[in-house]
Amino acid sequence: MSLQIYNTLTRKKEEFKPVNEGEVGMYVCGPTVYGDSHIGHAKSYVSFDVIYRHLRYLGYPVLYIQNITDVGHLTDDADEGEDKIEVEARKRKLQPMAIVERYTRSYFEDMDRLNILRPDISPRATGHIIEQIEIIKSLIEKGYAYEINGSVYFSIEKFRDYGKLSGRSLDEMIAGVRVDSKSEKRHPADFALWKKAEPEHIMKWQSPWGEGYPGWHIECSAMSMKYLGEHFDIHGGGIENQFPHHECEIAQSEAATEKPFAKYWMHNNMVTVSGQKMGKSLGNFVTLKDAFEQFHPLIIRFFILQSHYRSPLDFSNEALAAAKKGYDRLVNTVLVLRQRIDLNQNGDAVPIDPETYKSKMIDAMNDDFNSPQTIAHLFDLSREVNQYLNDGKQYSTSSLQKIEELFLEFGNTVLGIIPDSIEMTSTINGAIDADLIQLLIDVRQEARKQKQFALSDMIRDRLKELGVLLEDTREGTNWKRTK
RNA sequence: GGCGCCGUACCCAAGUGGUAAGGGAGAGGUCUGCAAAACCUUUAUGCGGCGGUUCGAAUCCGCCCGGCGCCUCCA
Repeated sequence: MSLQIYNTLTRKKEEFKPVNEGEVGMYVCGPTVYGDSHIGHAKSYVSFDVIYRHLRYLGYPVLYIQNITDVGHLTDDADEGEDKIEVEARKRKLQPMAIVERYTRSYFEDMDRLNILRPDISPRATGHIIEQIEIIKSLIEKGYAYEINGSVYFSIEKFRDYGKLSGRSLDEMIAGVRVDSKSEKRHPADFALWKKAEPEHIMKWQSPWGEGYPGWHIECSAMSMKYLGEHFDIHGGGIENQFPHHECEIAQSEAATEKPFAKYWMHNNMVTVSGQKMGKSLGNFVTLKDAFEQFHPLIIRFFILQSHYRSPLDFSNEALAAAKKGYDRLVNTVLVLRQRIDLNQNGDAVPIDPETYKSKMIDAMNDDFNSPQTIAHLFDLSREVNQYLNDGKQYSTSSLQKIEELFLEFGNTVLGIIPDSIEMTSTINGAIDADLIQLLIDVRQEARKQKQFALSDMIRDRLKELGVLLEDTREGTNWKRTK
């Protein structure tokens, strides 16, 4: 089966056909860096990371752009609020760029721990003011935008297709928009491309309309088109940005270029916390740094990928604890497999056909990136492998290696959940540790031979307290880290 | 109020026309000095409810009930 992608624009799955043979362009709305990232960010960026990884796995050269919003995202989308970063800067008595720097670093830290591949380019909005101004100028020239008192607004009535992404009509928009008599907009649903800066405003730039700053939507049009061209493959983001953010992006981009903007629009669903939406005002935020205290980042990643990216995901400690057990089971199989490979035994090939699994997993991923289905196949594989590893027979090392490669191909390369090495899931490191543990295992083995079980159990118990779990098998004692 | 999504076992969660994946939890068993891990068996004649289309529906259509999202900041 060829790759099928659910396109929000058409509301159905479509076969993926790249705009250009040479390269796939993918743009995903990045974070506004005014606070620590939360589990909602994790779901979004893990989802698109897997999409990026799978496209690369299929052999597409992908150029992945994810912006950093460091200006223009207002606290109120009626274009009347303050800039989120300035608000935070004032609160902390820091310069806005210090806030931006701090939370950009924090963001990448968290994303790295989640084993998310860095985008190829992480452009900042403030670094692309000129590009944004150019688009706005062209929109004014073409009659799609108008200037009033140093601000520029996009006139949605001029753009016939406004509403095509979110399925809204202009009439609905008028009904839905907050009535504000003070507004200088011609139509209540018009949106700001450029805002005049008041004297006390810190982040501002010179423009043909005086000192000001860009609106939120325009940065994504400017940066996506700068790096990917006017018509490119995939534009992604959270479903809550479908309207108004992405709708506005389409309007301003297509009006400016007179070409279709992104070909496939992809939206990931939201995270709820114990059944409720996670929101600033609700105060039920779970930051990633907090979540990582309780659960290893890869478990959180696994938990996210156990549901589909377009499904909502409910975050709770119980659900995470259940995911951890399943995750451990999967990783345990790989650990045991590796330990068996290290023994370098001879024997028949393991009677598992990697190609059957491989094609099932590719099909699952090709079906709109169905990671839960792919994980289910990994569990099937895991159970079958465990059967053979437990049957007392010896199998050829090369056939075991083929199985390990299969685990890595999908568990690591595509899904990014299974680590390359044991150390990756551990907080303790170092070869000396491993050698010392092996020494204790050997001593304990000797004690067991002599039936000194009190001593052998003590070694096992004390090691467990230190975060090292021993498991006796026919082939000897295996160990793994639990902290 | 407008637009849209969802409702699958005790919990989480795939499946969108061909007779219900997977994980967790529970029960029984095998292995083991014990434990842990692993494996085996078992847990939905049924997919919110009621109608309809069809040889056939969890999947398509209609109505009803329940939950959620967007329309205000959000990934």
